[in-house]
Amino acid sequence: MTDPLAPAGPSSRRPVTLVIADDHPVVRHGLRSIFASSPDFAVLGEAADGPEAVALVTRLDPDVVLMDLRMPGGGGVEAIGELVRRDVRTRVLVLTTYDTDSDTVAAIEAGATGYLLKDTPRDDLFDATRAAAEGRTVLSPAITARLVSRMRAPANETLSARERDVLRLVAQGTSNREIAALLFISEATVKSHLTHIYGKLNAKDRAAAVATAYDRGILG
Amino acid sequence: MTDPLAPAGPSSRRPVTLVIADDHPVVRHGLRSIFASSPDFAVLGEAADGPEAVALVTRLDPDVVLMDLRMPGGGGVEAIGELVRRDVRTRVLVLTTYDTDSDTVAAIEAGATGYLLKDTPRDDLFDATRAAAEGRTVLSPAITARLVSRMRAPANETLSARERDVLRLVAQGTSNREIAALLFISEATVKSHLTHIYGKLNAKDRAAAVATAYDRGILG
DNA sequence: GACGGCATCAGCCGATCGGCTGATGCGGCT
DNA sequence: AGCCGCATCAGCCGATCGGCTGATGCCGTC
Repeated sequence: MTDPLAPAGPSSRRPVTLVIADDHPVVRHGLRSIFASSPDFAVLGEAADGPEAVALVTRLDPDVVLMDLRMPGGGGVEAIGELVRRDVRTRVLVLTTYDTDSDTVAAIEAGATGYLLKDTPRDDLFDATRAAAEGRTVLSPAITARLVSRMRAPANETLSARERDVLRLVAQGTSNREIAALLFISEATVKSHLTHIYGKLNAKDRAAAVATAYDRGILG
Repeated sequence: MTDPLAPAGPSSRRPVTLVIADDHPVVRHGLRSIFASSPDFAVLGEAADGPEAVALVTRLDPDVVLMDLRMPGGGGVEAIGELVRRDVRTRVLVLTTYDTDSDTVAAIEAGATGYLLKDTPRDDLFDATRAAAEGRTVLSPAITARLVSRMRAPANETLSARERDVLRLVAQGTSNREIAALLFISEATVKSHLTHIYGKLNAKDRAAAVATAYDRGILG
């Protein structure tokens, strides 16, 4: 994993330019000071939310933007999508505390080049950032493991929008009949959706479905 | 508790000494560099988990330990309890990303002097740390608001250990009869526990109970 | 144009749930 | 001694759920 003899040309190449996007001042300071300790990187700027990050990246044109996923006022996923839409050359490296399935999948699908957890050690962070700058995909070991196990277990299907609607109401204690009324469909349809949800989430009943939905980040 | 030799005052000349306990290297760096920017503070050391934090605090005797709650290998709450048991004079200032009810309450009950979220701005962090060093309780505005609203709403009762046992099984899709068998009690007792759970969590059925339990940090 | 996923609906039936009205024993607090 | 929370148990009953089988229309893909 950590190769001290890795051919990392410190002064040979131009430093990797960065923008940091995180709503936590503590984390921004931490990342800045970590990258300041190496001549291979140059932090061009910091943003505290999604829109700010998009504006900054567009203006500064960094090699990589380190982006937190959960930020107030337009989350990270929307920002990633916007950057992709603008077709910037900057690579997005998601760096977050959370590792729920929905976050991970959403970020990768939106176009992130990598996904790291904040407990990543300094050197691994350097490696990953360099890799991201070159367009290589990097994932935290924990994330990789879960995605792989996810692929292996077909129990990992995605809920449709309608199924999520139903599940959200179920989590509020709404009965099938009430759900039917609220969604303007018949009770039979609600039951049908629920049967599909149980199958997809591998849950035995509505309580278990709600629980695994929370575990996977679908709810809450 | 009090150092007889310290000319303690609201703005004493001696810097406030700190130990940082967080499993995220990024956060440790961030806090260190933030506090390094002010002459009012001196960071004595860093720990990456609970036991390490306890050892370091015992050895270095800082004024304040900034502690993350969720750490591998012995979480922050246990560490706080251990520090209190050892009767150290060091104040514990919890600094975490999460603000679930159970975390907050557990930390305060364990003996934390303050509870801040990591999105706290630099200056507020300084103020809070100084306050904690003097033994004053400090809470993030968001935390305070929730605790207050919690007090006002009597809907905030605590589940008993047995009730949590039942609820945990319910979240796994276990039927009442199965729960009874697993816990060596009768089905009637399970139903009784559930009725109490519904009342305490203000939930209509088991699905809603599981959902609010997740929301309040009782599960997951 | 066939295929598959999604959303919609129907009826039947046994299993399960949740509400109701109780009761007992234990332990802690006042 | 009295009160209260907790855990334990009982029976009854209507409401709800979940499984099963099967059907239709829409839409996007191959």
